[in-house]
This record gives sequence, C-alpha cells and structure tokens, in this order.
Amino acid sequence: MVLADRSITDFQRKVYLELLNVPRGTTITYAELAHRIGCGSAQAVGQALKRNPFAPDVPCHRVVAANGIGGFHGQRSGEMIEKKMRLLEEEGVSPLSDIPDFQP
DNA sequence: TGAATAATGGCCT
DNA sequence: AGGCCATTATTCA
Repeated sequence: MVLADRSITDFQRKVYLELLNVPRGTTITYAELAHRIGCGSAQAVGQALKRNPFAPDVPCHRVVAANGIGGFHGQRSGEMIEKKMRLLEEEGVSPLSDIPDFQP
C-alpha cells in the first residue's frame, strides 16, 4: 500500500484509503467521502486532498463536489486541475462524464 | 435560472 | 490557539 504510515494523521489516511476504495471509473463527492470516513465536513476532506502527500497515488481527481460538477475548487478554477482531468480521462474517469446531470 | 455570498466543521501549522 | 479550505447551502437579482 502506497499509503504507508508517513507523517499523516489517521484522518488523512482514511481519506486516501477511501479514495482508493473508490473504483476506477467512479467519482465521489467531498461530503460523501467525509461522511464515509466519519467526519461530516467536506472542507476537511478537501484540505486532506489538497495536502495529499500521495499525489498520483491518491486519485483526488475522483472526488467531485456535491453538485457533481468539476469538484476541486467548487468550479474549474485553475489550469492545474485541467491537467489532472487529462490524466483522469486517461484512467477512464471523467468527473464530468460520471455525472448524469452534467450533459454538455 | 444563474450567480454570489455567508456560514459551517474540522484539519494543519 | 489561529488560520485555512479543492465545500455546502441559502439567498439575491
């Protein structure tokens, strides 16, 4: 497991673990993930993801907002997320594709 | 309908 | 102890 006990808190580990628990090709909302690990605060999860020390090991791009759109910053904020999205699509996970509500 | 703002909860330094 | 956040929900026009 790439998530070896490093300088991260238990909470963080849970978040990353849950993310790895998300099947490739599926997305999860911050609130859902937060509730899953028993937190109840998507902001905390967001922070953990932002600080994720396991950048490509943890599919943070698989996490989307509650509305199911983009995700990372509530909206597509910068270009850095676009880059991740690119890799995301290569992995077969498109947040904007897994959302039935998001139909361009 | 769309967008912007305010409030919230818990984590990290 | 304080500040922070890649959120969420509500409200305004």
